Amino acid sequence: MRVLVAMSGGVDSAVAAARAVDAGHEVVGVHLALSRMPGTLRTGSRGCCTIEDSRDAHRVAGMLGIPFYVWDFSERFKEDIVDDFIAEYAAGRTPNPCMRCNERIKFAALLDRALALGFDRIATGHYAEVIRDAEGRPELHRGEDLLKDQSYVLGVLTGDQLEHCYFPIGATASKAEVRAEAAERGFPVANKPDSYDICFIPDGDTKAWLSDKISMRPGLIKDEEGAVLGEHDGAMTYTIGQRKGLGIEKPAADGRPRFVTGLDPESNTVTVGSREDLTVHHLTGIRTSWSGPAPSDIGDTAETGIDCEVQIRAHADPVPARAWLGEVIAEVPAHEADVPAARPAGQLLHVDVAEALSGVAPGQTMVIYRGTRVLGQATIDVTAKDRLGEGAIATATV
RNA sequence: UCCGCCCUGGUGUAAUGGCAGCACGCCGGCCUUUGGAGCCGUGCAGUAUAGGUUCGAAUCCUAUGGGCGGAG
Repeated sequence: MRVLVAMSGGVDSAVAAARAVDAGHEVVGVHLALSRMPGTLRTGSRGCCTIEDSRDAHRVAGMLGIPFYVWDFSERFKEDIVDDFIAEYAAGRTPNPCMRCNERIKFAALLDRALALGFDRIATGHYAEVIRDAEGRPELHRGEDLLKDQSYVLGVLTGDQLEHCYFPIGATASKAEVRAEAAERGFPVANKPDSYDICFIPDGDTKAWLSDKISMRPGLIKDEEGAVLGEHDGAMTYTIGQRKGLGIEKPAADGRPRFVTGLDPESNTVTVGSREDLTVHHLTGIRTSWSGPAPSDIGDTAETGIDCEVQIRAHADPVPARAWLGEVIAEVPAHEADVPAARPAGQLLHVDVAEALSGVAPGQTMVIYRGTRVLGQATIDVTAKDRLGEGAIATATV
């Protein structure tokens, strides 16, 4: 097969490329330039898309003897990821730009160009597996190393996209093995640190980065009863579940930490409460997508939903859940028409969970699993304290 | 003006004559392809002020300043 390997400059995609070559494929390496001003990206191996990362990827491609290109996706990246990120925060939500990038850039813009150029697959260094079912259709499964499993961030991929995905290191037992293999192959990136934080925010200070891109107005911080506890300088930079940086003078009467439990862009109010005030048992998602065909047995009531597990962060424990379909939102509701990045169209996904979830922010992604398999995902839009369904949720996992 | 009670890190408190401790906060580290969370740290930071008693004072005494309540 003709394989285009997306080489971030890290150890994982380097080994992925090497394995694709070893497997006998015709391999071309490509590094994505995502910023028009690379100097503004973070350096020191913290991200996936700095100048150094590009050079590292180039060196590895050279060692493998494969063609290597740098493709400029900075325009798409700015429109689809950075601008969306800003608009989401301005609307009081908390976006996940890495998943957005997978959805719109790596497995969309990049994939489209690869297919147009005659490639059969794009390969990446993700820890996840594509397994074919009896009919030969692709299923997305967790990576073998559950500590490094990255199936969550690939939950946005549809069956059509998975059809062309190739994850050469997904079945590797541990990251240590990948690093050891990189060292054996003499790759200079063998000991490069894992990437973390948002790649387009140079110093990792999201609040400061946002502050000159969205209008910041001082407002009040209140407790669950409405008593004023302090002030903030812009509600939109906070997120549900946040504990640090609240700047409240007095500790709570019970001496326990306080967390952001709500933020309202209209009244510009941040609400704080206890850890218990953060717990939810129901999620409503929007922009639902399926990792392949939608489950045939999913209904539109809690009783006719499917038993599954839901995961609300990249490395959170999956929680037993019941998922069912809701209405289809065709257009932006009138009352939200003037809100930036108002709720997008799509089918609602309702999820009741067997165990309380904590710190769940609208805008984040819930990924639905059954065992190791990713079923689909939705963007969290609303959360609720109590379940909607009556019955117990099956807690046995596959 | 008089009487009584009170004053300990940024905040809330513990220690009633014997090593000023705890919590929240802040800072740093770990973890992490998102936000957060979580975990770790001999990390930061305090006895309102001035005297006195005592081997030793946050603690007892005196004065001053500040706060609260009551007679006015």
